[in-house]
Amino acid sequence: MNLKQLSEHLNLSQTTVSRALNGYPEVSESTRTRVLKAAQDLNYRPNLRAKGLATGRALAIGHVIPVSNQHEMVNPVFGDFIAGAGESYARAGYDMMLKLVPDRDETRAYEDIRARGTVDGIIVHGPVINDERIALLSRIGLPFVVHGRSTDVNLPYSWIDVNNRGAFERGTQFLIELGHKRIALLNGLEHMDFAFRRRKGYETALRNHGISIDTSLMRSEEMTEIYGYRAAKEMLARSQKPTAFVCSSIITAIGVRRAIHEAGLVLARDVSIITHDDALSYLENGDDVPIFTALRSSVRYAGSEAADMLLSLIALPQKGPKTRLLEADLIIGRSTGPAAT
Amino acid sequence: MNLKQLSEHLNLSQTTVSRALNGYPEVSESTRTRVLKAAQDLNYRPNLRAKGLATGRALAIGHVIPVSNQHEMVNPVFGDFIAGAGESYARAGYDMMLKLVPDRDETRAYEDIRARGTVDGIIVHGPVINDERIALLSRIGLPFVVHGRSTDVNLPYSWIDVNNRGAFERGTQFLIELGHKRIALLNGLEHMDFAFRRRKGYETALRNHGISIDTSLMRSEEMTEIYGYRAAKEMLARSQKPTAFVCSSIITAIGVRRAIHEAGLVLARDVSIITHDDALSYLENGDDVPIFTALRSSVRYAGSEAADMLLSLIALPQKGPKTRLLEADLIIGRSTGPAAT
DNA sequence: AGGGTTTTCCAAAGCGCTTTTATTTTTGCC
DNA sequence: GGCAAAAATAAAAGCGCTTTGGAAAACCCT
Repeated sequence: MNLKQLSEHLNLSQTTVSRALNGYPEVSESTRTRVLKAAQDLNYRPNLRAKGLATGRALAIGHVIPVSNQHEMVNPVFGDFIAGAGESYARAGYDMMLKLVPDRDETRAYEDIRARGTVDGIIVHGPVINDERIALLSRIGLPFVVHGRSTDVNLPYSWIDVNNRGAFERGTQFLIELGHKRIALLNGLEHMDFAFRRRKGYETALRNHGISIDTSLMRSEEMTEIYGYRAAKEMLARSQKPTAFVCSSIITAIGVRRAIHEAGLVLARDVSIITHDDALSYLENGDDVPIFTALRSSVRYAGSEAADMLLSLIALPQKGPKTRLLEADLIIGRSTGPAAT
Repeated sequence: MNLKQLSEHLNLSQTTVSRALNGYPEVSESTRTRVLKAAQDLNYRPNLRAKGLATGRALAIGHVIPVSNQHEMVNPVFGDFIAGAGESYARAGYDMMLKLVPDRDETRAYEDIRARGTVDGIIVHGPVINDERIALLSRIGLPFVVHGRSTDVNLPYSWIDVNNRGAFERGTQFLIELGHKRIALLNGLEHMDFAFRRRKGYETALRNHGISIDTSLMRSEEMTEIYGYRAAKEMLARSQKPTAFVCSSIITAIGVRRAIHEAGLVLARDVSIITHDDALSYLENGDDVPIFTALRSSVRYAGSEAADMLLSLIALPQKGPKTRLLEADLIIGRSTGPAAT
């Protein structure tokens, strides 16, 4: 069932039917209801490809996931972000396109996306420091919203981000106020902008309290469980072991917890953990009492907001760029306590 | 830069240029190279919408994720599956569309997808027992591959699945052979087909060894950490506590481990855990020595294979339906030991 | 050289929709 | 009742590509 058939069935022109369907005013109410009813009854749905070709809009948003060759990891945060964004798209009648792009031919990939015309805008994931994609996208004129920010990029662009620096400063300070002095940081990969900012926050808190920065207590890796485990195991074997860990992800924190147990130590009493918590649906941080003291910020919410932002940007480009800084909540759980003396 | 402009630039007709670009034989080698070179130089890329409209193919695959209203969870497995599939699509020049569909209006959604014409086929996620989507999709004639199977559906259809039943039978038997008798099952939601099959496998093993099935040791919930923790905590508080747990997910297993620690018990010595392991990139099950004894099956590989299967099905529909049963590997880790006497 | 093939290229139609422009019908007013 | 204006509908062009049905050019025989 296509427009032509529908219009023949109704004894109307395609024009009139199209207008009736799309809510244009130059069609009488009586025919409009008649058309709507027929469309409903005959189960008519416009072909989006044709519609897109005619209107120049694709009614789809692209999500570009950089896939680095060294790090095959799929960011676990991704599923929840997409879920949030998906809700927004569904409401707006937009489709979501996913594109995994090996980071070596990113430039090509974005130009490709632009030329293929399958999306009206894109969400940029995983920005790094001085991310060149931002300049590229501005240049080729494809609307976009960055999930995160990019330090050292001075162009104006739209983004939504958590206050990573503030959160980690606050979390570290929380530990310091509990009397901790040797505080380890198990960060994500620090060429990633979020991780870079988290380190800055951590360092700021230490500096503010006159604690010297000890690089032997700092790690930067992909945020897996095994990473947390190994790093903590190694650090806890030292004579001058850290009394607290700041983790970039609950998954890493779980690894740290494993190492703590294995070393015969007790969480919160002997060693504290504070972690960032993306509020992932399958990794709920406890129930009433959180397992981990955490800096919580729902990545699902961020996804939904990012999508809404992009959609409004596409509708009214002149209103951009837009930015939005979300604050993480510090929630006290059972993984922190006063520093062991 | 579109076809028309390119052809004018080359002083050729659109026909010839199109044919040269798409590898049709009725064009001389010399003009072909000339066209290819110009396309390259001028950075020409065909508009996919137009191409799709003309050919009737969308060059895109849809992934439909059912979003139940009660369970807001995003399956953590999803990211890795998508990553695997994405690789296959990238190779074939296909795009990937994601669609989150609330399960109440699924029928509508699939018809919609069909009519909108934005995809050439779909991957069905999260099949339940007697999944009605299979009949629906067969009826509307949209090529599809199910990730998993659906018990009680008798139509022929294409699927790729892990031998869940076999895996859980084997895992349970492994525990029995270690002397365990009170073996708990922390399963996923059992209206989901995979979970149903896992229970069958578990029950078969018990039955084969004359162990009676104790429903008080069986749970069926969404596979979160907190679920594993709560269930294990409750069961370990009994006088007749289980000596081993069979878990449907590493995440749940982590929750069980937490409960074991908290109860002052020692993993593998006092209580054993065996778990299914989807080989998620961010939840690696240890390194040389696996943390958990597990039934491992890479969901990423499944994603890639599912995508390839669907693509070949689209190319040659008469070759279908295809099916593929993957076997899970039993890997021995540090979470199992002989039953405490 | 001339007729038949084969090769190479092209004009035009068509994919299903929107939108511009044109035409017909209805309405409002004196 | 008649005319202009407004409302309703229609015809046709266009979005960027593929593909059908020819036509022109090149090639191959005898």
